Amino acid sequence: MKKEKTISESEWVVMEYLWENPLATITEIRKALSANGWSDSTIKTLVRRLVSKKAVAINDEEPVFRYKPLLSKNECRLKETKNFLNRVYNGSVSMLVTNLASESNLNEKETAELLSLIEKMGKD
Amino acid sequence: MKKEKTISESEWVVMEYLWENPLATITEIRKALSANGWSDSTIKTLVRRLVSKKAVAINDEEPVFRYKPLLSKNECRLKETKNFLNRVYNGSVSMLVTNLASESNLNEKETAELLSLIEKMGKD
DNA sequence: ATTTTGAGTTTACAAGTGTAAACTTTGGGT
DNA sequence: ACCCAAAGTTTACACTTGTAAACTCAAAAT
Repeated sequence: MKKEKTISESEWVVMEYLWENPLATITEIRKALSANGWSDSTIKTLVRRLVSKKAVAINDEEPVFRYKPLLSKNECRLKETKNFLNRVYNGSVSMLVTNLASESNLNEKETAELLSLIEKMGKD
Repeated sequence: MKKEKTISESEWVVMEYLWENPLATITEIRKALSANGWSDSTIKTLVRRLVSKKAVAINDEEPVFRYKPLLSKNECRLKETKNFLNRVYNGSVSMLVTNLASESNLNEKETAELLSLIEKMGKD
């Protein structure tokens, strides 16, 4: 029953930046993210919330604070992916991929190959 | 700039039921979903919200109301999938699948095949 | 020294969600 | 004809999210 704080959509954008630039200062974060149309305050709030969610740590080795992700992009992606798969595809990778494939233009043979590979993944 | 109401996680569970049982009555919905530990009221609220989001329609051909999904499972899945892909994988199907593959036990050859297929999907 | 400025903190506020009680109406049972 | 349970409606309330202003300090600029 762990409460597992989740990273919201906007917060995710901040994380993306921090994954690319660990130990960034706020000024840096602000510069980079204000392009998203966010105000100064908004960015500060997002960072603060990430810190309180323990997704980001503060490195206060003077004189400026630097922010560092505590969760790797990969682990976050996997977690999101699992949630998503369970929620939308009943946990079934093959259903997901089938759906993606049908949206594109694979022919039957290719789709079949794809599915057989997916099956090998053993993840359903 | 359409507001595009989204279907929340709990609401999704109701939709799943309605996709399987279109034109269900509330009693039916209640019976089926109370297993999730939801109270009567909760289920009614979820259905009501889905109606106001125009995801579900009411069929009031007496004597009981029947609820019918207005959005297909497939279109909802695709929409969710797109959101998810953009949010977490920058819209890249191949990154998603690579990630899934690395979590399972495909060997290099298989992974390569998988990727070439994914590339053919051109959705990356 | 005095002012400006940016970093960090506190407070705000509406919309959406999870969860549900309370109230109202009405068809079916007795 | 009268009551009850279930359907439908209103109200509630805390938490999260998106978005941001306001306030406090200390450092930098003049």
